[in-house]
Amino acid sequence: MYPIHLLETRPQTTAHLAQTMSLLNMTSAELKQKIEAELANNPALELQEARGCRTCGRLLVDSIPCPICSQLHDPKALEPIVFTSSRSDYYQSHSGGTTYNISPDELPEDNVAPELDLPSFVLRQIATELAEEDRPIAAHILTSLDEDGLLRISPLEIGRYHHIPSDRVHKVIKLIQHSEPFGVGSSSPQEALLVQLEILSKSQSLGMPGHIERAIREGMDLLSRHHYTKLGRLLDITTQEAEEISSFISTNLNPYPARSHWGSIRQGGEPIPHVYHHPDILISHLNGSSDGPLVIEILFPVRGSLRVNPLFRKEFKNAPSEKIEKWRQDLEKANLLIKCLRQRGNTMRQLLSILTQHQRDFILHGDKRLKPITRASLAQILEVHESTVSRAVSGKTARLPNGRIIPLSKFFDRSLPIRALIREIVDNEKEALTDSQIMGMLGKSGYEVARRTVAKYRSMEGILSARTRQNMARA
DNA sequence: CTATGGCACGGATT
DNA sequence: AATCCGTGCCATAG
Repeated sequence: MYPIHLLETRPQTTAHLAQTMSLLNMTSAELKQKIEAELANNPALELQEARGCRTCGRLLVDSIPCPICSQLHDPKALEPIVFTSSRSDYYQSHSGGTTYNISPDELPEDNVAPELDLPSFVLRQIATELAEEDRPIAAHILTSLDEDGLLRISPLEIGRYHHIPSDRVHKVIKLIQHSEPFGVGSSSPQEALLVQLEILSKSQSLGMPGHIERAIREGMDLLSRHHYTKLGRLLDITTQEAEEISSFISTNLNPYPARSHWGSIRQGGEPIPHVYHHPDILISHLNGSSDGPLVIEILFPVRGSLRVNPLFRKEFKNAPSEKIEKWRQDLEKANLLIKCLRQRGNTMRQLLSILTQHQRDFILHGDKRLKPITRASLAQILEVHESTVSRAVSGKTARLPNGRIIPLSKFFDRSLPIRALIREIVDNEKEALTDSQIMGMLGKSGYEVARRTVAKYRSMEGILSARTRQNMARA
């Protein structure tokens, strides 16, 4: 078990508290901005170089066994990675503080491993298939991805830079496109969709609307503008078929690979457009086995590990007297930030460790298996104030092993399993059931809820009333 | 007359 | 202190 509190026992200053709280509140995207800003105007802060593991592509600072690839990551054996853009790293070095004493054999049931970002996430997947000499190319491509996970520069350019033919670049791109998030590294949303479609058609024989590939190839602009009638005419299919294609795409594919989808949220039957964005936490299976331990990765938005610049510390000793006060402040601020960041990481780790153990069934088997829990009770288990849990949860999102991105607050939604059950009941009903009848069935499954509540959940799920369902069935 | 949705209240949760 | 959520009551659509 991780220690609940840091070794630190001396009283915390108010500044410390204030900063810890605000950092905890931030999503990794916000954190990224914050850190970059601090880095830019505080000379005492430094970003330590990150290195990558040959086997799994992870970027490491400390020499510890990697919970993902089970290799011992010896820094000397690692190659420096040539990333130029500042993204994130894996292991914050906890100099003098906590280290992770996990050997591969004794991984805890649900193990929390820290931070990773898109480039390293992809690199890790392709590492084994990637030829040694192609590594710089992959690194080049991955660091050139834009916010959406698309590659906006041409392969030719990359080829010219590395003095290699562009079809070798294409080979690497193809490899990247076929790793998760699928389609990453494509040159356009269109290409991304095509790649995903291809992957999907291989893995599932699930019913796909016809002409979908042609729709993407030929009618991309109509598709994105929702002109279904025109699209239908172009492809010589009915408007309804065109709409089916569109809905299939929005539920199963993602034109911007780096922003995975939340799934469509519906309220009162009104479909709200999809919201895409980056998750803050990744939950995945260890070695891909679906009943093994879960690995939780907390994204840290900056590559490398943050530390006080040793040179700055040295120079500080003979600082010119007019600068000394300023420098002292910088140094203090840097130390504070690092300490607070570490604490944020600790809190998140502890929280997620408990939370994922508790909600393991939900993570693996979906909404129906969610075990209701409140933030308050979690706070009690962790022995922290409830507002701490609140801050840690608010605004954050997690990517589940099945690829879905959900807000962390969903873990606390006590209505979720009931709603899932209602959906199931309605899906399997022979005749349209009224809310009261559904209420009765829920009661038999152990959920005592009022009739009015059933109505509310039903509309949250976007299910029409019994009457309307009946009429729909007739028509 | 029945099933459903709107509004609002009060207790729980954050 | 502010917000969320389940529920009861009542009007109304079917």
